[in-house]
Amino acid sequence: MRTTTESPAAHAAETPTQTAIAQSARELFLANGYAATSIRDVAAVAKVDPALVMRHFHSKDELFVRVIGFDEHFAPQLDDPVETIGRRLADYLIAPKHAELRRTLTVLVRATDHEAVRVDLEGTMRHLLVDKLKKRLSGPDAAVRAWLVSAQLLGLMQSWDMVGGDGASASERHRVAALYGAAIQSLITPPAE
Amino acid sequence: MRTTTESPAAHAAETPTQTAIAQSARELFLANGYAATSIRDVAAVAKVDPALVMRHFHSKDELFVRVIGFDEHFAPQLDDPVETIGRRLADYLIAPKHAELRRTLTVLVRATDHEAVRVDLEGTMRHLLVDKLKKRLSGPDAAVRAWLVSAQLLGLMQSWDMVGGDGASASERHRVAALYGAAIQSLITPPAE
DNA sequence: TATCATGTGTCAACGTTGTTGACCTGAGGT
DNA sequence: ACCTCAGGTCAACAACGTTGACACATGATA
Repeated sequence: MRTTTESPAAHAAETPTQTAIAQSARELFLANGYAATSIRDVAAVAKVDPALVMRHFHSKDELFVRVIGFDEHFAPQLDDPVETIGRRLADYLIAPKHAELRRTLTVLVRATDHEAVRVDLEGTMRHLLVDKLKKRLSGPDAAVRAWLVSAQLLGLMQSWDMVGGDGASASERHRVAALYGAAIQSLITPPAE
Repeated sequence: MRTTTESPAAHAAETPTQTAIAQSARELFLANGYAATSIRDVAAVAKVDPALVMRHFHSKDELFVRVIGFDEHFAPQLDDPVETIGRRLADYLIAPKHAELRRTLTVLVRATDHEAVRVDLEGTMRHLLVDKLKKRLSGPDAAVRAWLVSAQLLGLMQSWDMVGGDGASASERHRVAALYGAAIQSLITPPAE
């Protein structure tokens, strides 16, 4: 999973062909998910031979992981007022303008049946969220608490459609953000023990 | 997904053949996950023709959903002291003795790329957890809060291995249960607003 | 200039997958 | 005796991820 660029699609493919494949792949994976997207589909959209997809990216897993990435979205939410990190994370993830990040995470989470995807998601969550969050936590069990925050976020993405999802009204979003934000915050600044 | 019996495997197949298929399928799905289990594998373990698996269960999705079920595990944890439901849910899910439920939920969550599985998991969570929990909640947004609790639980299962997982020590388990239990509880009895 | 290596692209095929339809039973009902 | 029908078998289908052999161009090396 890539973490340096921020453009949603291009993603550091070098030749135009690689770029075309990567764009088509990301498009189809985001729209239809991992299982419902075949390499032949990707090749067709990119107007390229299926075998060429394999030559550039080495397997479907690898293509997926290279193309479905998310970047430094979490970092700003981990900034200074530690007391509001939970709320800010929830707000960010729930905001309508971040639908693509939400979709990316959803697609990623749903593809975790494949080990390469699982490993990648784990690594990305670690160095984009957990490691950074850990440093901001005081009190005992900082590492575990940071991991549990990431569990909460993945759970929210996993269940997003069940809760009302992208069709929810602004006030519903607001309440979800407030509630889930508080639940996250309870791991970040645990009430007196 | 079945919800009436509690034996881990047999699962209300009527003929011995159906039982054998169901048992083999559950065994393999739990061990290897959805994608890595083929119908031919299941048929081989059950010593049966692959086409027969299709005749009895109608597709791989349906077989999976019928065989990877979990039952009334949550109900007792939703009992009376509302103030401790969060902790009890976390304790229950984390307990070593409930490794099979944990594995079931993990496998299920990881297979949600397939719509039939997603729909089934959603339905099961609703009528095993969300609907029952909702009734015990006072205050506003009971429905949303109940869904968010289920999101937290699924998130925990999704991330279980990242947190340390089944290899964690008793004291680590205890701390995870206390921390995540409190986070859940903050949705069940939200602190003064 | 001739040669060789390398990266890009093509094509046909492999083995496996989920799924289907035609067929064959054997038991029960009329 | 006949029909029905569920249980079970077999061979095949189309689609999938993946591979290997081949063709072509470019640029470096000799």
